[in-house]
Amino acid sequence: MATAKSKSARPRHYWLFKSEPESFGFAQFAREGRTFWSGVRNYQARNLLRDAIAVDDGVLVYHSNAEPMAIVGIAKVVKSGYPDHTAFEPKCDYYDADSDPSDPTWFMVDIECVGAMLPPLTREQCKAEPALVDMVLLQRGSRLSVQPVTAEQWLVILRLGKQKETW
DNA sequence: GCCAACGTTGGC
DNA sequence: GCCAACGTTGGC
Repeated sequence: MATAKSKSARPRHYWLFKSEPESFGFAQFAREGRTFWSGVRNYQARNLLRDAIAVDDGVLVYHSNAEPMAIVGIAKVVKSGYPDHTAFEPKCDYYDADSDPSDPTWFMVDIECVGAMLPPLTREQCKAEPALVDMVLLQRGSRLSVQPVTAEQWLVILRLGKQKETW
């Protein structure tokens, strides 16, 4: 009898999450080990969080508005999309009065820290790498805070950052 | 449904 | 600090 094993698993997908170190930096994430990635208030990013990002996917953590701007760490998804409760908390910066708890507008995922990118792989280094010219991150005017990374880009980035595939 | 005005993001 | 690019809002 066929077992679940014979089903082809969904291939791992890869993502890049932006954060501003002033509000939630990688250091804090690494200390805590795991976090819920809340506060995304953009529909395109929301759709990825809700529909596309799955457990065990790989995540690059990127610092924007930082010196230097860089990919600073690697994480993996440990819980797929579920309602972002910070939208329901009036005192929270990310409160959204229009998000109804019975039909939430905003979603988040949980990620676990895999390791720091040491040293960080800077935006400049990424721009200098021909294999990364198509990265969403590097496109003119790109503002998406949760964005897809191809498997090829992921491998190039880990190689440039002297990281191993660690899981 | 159009689109001008506005607020935000985020690199530079 | 500047400002281009973008997403959202709201009048019509």
